Amino acid sequence: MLGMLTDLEGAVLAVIARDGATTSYKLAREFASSPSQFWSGSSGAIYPLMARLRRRELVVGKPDATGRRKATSFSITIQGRRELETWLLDVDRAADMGFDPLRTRLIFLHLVPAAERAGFLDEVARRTAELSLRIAADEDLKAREHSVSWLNMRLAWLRKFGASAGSRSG
Amino acid sequence: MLGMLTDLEGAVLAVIARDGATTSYKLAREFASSPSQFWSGSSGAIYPLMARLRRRELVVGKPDATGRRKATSFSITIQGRRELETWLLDVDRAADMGFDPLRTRLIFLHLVPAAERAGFLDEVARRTAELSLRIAADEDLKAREHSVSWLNMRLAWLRKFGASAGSRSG
DNA sequence: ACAATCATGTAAGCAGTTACATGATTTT
DNA sequence: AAAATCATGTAACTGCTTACATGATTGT
Repeated sequence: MLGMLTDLEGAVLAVIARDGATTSYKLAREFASSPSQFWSGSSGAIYPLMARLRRRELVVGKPDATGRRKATSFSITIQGRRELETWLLDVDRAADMGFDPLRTRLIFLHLVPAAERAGFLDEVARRTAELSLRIAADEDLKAREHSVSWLNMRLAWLRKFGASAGSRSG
Repeated sequence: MLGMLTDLEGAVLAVIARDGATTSYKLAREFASSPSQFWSGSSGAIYPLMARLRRRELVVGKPDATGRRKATSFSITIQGRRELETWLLDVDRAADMGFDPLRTRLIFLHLVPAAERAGFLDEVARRTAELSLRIAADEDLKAREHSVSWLNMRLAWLRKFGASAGSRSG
């Protein structure tokens, strides 16, 4: 696959396709506000990325008219839509398990004493429930439903594999 | 956090802690055999990583006696166990949602025509079921239970959010 | 006036990637 | 004899990271 999009590139293109013309700054903010640390939305990631997409002619930039400040507004091109669709429908990557920091740790968690383990799982469960509430309350968050469902699955998982079960009742 | 372990470093240390002294080559093989593309297990990743862990004195290397071939066998040190425990019990990272290539795509999947969408979801569901069988059948895979449960959740997720439901019956 | 936010980038560094390279040993 | 596997690395590259830097505009 030549010039296959990274996941960040794909996600950025998808946001532009969904919301229309956007500035790099707004994109950075949107990704930074994501509940996942995976999407840092740092300028050091976004600005070079937009320059890349522009060079590959997957987006076009023009001076922003709506905002008072000078800014470059990017829109997706036809080539961009094509590349986006290829990325979205990439079964090889979509079917992959990806990376789940909790899943990875659960595999090896028996290596730490039971007391620490229980406290750890309780705290993770607490934070997950908290995150679930935060996401459910946030009207702006587009991916609300999916995120909530994912978090509910993690909670079910924690219930099944330990958390309070492993720490107190056995 | 100074010198905080990366997830690959943590996972490598955990494998050594769990299985005892191992060579870089064996580690690379173990990670390469993982069902997730995230763990490539490429030598370009493992060998420099082991050199790093050795420099930081989290592992010690000695010539392998058991194997016929000359090889360096690495064991975890006391400092290594301490760092491993810190990594394992890192709630900030464990509570993060991480990266799920399917979740990311589902958020934007409405951007592609319904026909492609349905085919895509069916294929992902098929591969997930396949992967589930493969993992369940593999006696050697240590993380079998966790992986299977995770995959079952993904399947439930796919049932809920489309797959066959969205493609045929509506 | 001062702080916050908008907006755009650069610089150095790091942990990965793919591809290449070498040579010994074991299996067929 | 040839192929596969064991075993260890290096080289070039890429996409991110953190930190820094600049300046305009807006809100208090």
